Amino acid sequence: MERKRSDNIAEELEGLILGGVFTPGERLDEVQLADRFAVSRTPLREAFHRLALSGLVEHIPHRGTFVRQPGPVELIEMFEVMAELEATCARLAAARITDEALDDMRATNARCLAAVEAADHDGYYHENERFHAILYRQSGNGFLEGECLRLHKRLMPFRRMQLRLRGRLRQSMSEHEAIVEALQRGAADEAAEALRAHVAVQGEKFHHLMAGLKQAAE
Amino acid sequence: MERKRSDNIAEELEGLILGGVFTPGERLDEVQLADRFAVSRTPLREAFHRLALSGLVEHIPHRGTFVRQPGPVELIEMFEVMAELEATCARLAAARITDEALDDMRATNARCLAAVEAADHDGYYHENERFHAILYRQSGNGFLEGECLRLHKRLMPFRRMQLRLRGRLRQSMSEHEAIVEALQRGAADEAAEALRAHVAVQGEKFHHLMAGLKQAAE
DNA sequence: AAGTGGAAAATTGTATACAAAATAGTTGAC
DNA sequence: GTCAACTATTTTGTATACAATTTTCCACTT
Repeated sequence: MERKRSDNIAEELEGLILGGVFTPGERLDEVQLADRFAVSRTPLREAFHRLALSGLVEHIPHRGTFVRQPGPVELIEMFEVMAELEATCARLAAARITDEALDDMRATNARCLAAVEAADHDGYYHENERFHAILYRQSGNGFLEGECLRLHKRLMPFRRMQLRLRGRLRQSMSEHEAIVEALQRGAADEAAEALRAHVAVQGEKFHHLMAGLKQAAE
Repeated sequence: MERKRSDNIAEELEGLILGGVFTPGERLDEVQLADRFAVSRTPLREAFHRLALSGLVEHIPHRGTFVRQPGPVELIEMFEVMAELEATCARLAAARITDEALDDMRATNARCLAAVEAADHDGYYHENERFHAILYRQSGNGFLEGECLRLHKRLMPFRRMQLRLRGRLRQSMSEHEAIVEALQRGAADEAAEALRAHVAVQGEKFHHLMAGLKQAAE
């Protein structure tokens, strides 16, 4: 294993946690991981702090660093907040959005649709992310944009899970089109409501998915 | 100077930054501060990470850690987001709030008013914080509550500044009463709008305050 | 004279050694 | 036999030494 930097370590650890190698609540052993990555404990602690910033792990003084995979309840709550934040973006963007951005959203949407046709999940995911990123930017509120990106990233693995649900992709696409349409008309409340519903439904779908998995495990 | 722990160092640094000892954009010299606190660089770096978590400083790899006091524009943006988050709390709380919590809010409000009468700024500030904390809790969304507390804390010094504005305290009190009243009736949209306005006005007041200070400095 | 190259200084990142704290395990008393 | 206290072990927190990177400054070339 090649020599790592703390940046890479944080990234790799993120992958391991999201990949399910470390179970939620598990303590991340510093010496063990230091040995695994062939580095000392110091950069590992740095990496832990970075993961704590994105909320993936929790550090308790004199106790250790623990995997903080959110449970179903907290996840629903996070989707609820995400829905509100995106709705706010939409409300603000409806008044401020530029024609260029509207065109960009339409183009992104088109590429998104193409990805759906080609069953290209990664492509869909990428374009979908771009669609939302444009919306955040067009809110005109840089702080709001940052908070949205942060939460969006944190929900990333859970959004990804539900892409497998049949028919969800196409439904999501038509929702995107309705959003663009409302933004173009400058209908703030309508756009906000469309976004709220668009994100909220993801939380619900996820809930169903989780319930299904739980049932299957029993 | 006594021996410090990284927790205390983070706290003390926070005070120094908020107290204006370190100017925004300034680089925090590790060796210099390590010498000042009579500790090594290691716990200082830990403290930096903690401050980065609350957004007070920014760490740039191989460049250093910089004071990240937000400018007027970002501050307005933050108040805008805070207003939306609190409005969401209100909307959710309107349906879920318990009678005990309503009584608690009224009692807190009463103590708040007493503090105003006694010109007890610290007391007012404390009770006001409690008022909002109850609201966050009553949203029933633990994640939302956490995000609100985080942002509220970050805006703390700026809220505090505007308490000096004449008449603002009493106005704020009557807004609180209107909020409680709307919550009691279960009027979600009304409560949300009341909160949004209540917080947004703080952002505006702050804006005026900053403009005044800037003018006075010229 | 201005711009580029490189060497030296300053500063951040990492490794190792040591200290402090928490947990676990064991012995003793009741 | 159970609970409590003490010791031993494990684990986190800190100090110091060293490596790597960035920046600065000076010399040299065009």
